[in-house]
Amino acid sequence: MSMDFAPPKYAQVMRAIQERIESGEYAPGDMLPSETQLVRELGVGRTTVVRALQTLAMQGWIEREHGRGSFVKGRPESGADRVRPSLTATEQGESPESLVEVARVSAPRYVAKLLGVAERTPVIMRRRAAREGDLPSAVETVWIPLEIAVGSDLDKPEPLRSGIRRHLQAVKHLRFDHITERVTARKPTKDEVELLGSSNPVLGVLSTVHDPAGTVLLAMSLALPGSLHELEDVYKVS
Amino acid sequence: MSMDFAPPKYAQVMRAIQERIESGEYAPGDMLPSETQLVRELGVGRTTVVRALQTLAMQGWIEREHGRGSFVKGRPESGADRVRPSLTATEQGESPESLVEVARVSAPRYVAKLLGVAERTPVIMRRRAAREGDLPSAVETVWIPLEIAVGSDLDKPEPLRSGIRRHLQAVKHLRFDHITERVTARKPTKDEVELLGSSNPVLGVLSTVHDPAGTVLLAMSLALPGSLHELEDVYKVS
DNA sequence: AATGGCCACTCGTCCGCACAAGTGGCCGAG
DNA sequence: CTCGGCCACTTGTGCGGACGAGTGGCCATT
Repeated sequence: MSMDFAPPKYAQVMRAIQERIESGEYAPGDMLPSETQLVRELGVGRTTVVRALQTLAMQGWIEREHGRGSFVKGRPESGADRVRPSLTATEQGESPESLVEVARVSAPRYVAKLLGVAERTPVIMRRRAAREGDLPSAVETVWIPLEIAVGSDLDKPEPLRSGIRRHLQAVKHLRFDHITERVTARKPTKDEVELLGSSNPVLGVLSTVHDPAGTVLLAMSLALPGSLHELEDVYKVS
Repeated sequence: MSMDFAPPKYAQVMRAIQERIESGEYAPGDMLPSETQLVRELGVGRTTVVRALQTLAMQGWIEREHGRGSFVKGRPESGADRVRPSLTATEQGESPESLVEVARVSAPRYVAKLLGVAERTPVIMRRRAAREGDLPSAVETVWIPLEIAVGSDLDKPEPLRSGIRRHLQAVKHLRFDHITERVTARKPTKDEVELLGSSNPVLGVLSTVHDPAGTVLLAMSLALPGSLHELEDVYKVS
């Protein structure tokens, strides 16, 4: 009784072609074998070959031209290699040295706006100074509504070794769904200058973390010194 | 002799289902009619229905569960609402007032690196000061390799009314495929201070524009005053 | 030499059919 | 009542065939 699963044939065909592209056997610009040739070569039906080719085209590996053939484009860029500073911040663990402050404060206007609550509503604030080697590399401030923080230890000055995301998932069963992020350039605040040891311009990132229903779970403010951080992004042009 | 084109049937099936989802006839969570029911109802083959449903699933409209059925998820979020400053810059037209300078210069190190040429290679530089109303809102500098610029009028100090992208497409048949972009925070250069009328921190955007083969067509450097610009982004969390 | 038609080749779409495999309810044996 | 098997339903995958339509080269006619 063998428990071996064979992936579907169309996926095998896709893999075969992807490997030939990555190995350089099929170079960008080359024409692929025609559908009927692949049918003969691989011993599958045309339906299967067509499905594989169309999926590859949708994923950006190849381009298909009616009446001419299918042509290699290369390994598609995922666009997922984009830097997402807010997500990183929620996943990084806190250490005793990096955790700067945990406090219950009344929400400043911009935080209240992000959280969708009234100004001066009490919230929990956690601030952390990330380090790269010896040097301070970023200041991350998280603001948590009381409803979310209650019973989660987030109001206690103990470092969260596993990061906020895992912590909220484990303790309160909250799932992160998406993050909205706004990046600008600004001067660091006085607090940030102290922690960073420099008053050079910073990338200011304001973000909110949402659950699947769209409810705001957290707000965040990051200060990333421009001399240390670059946000890279690759995108297709229509 | 009628010239009417009918879209392919699988696309018609997709449209029909999308409309029913948007009208609320099929609400999120609902089970769609089974494949065989849709076959009867719409008078097409199962192949067609399956292709439509699988494409809808790939686009995030529905979810399919083996042995259970297909279920409505709702209109998918595009994620394409992200701000792409470099793309905007290549599409914006130049006006006589905004165009600051066009010159043939030897490429500074960082530009040579972006373009993949030797330092001090001659290149064309075009600089533009974008305005929002009366106020200067950004400085955009484009660097064009001579091979690309030759015979394109890009080296002439005439404003490109239609933007660089359209111009290169029309005159030299060059197609933009993707853009890579690196954003950081920095102080504006002296030139930029003059044009912007302020020395507040700017978002510094360095980008390269590529054709489908990956060749670099242009390099760009943007200075976006932090007080005026925010780069917004929304992303899913795995 | 230029032109237009033919033809072989390509991909695009669609059909009907078949069988595998997952799910859940019904029902009879225990 | 409980459990296990059966069955009807679902989607997943695969085949072969058919016709349409776009492309480009060959070739005879002009």
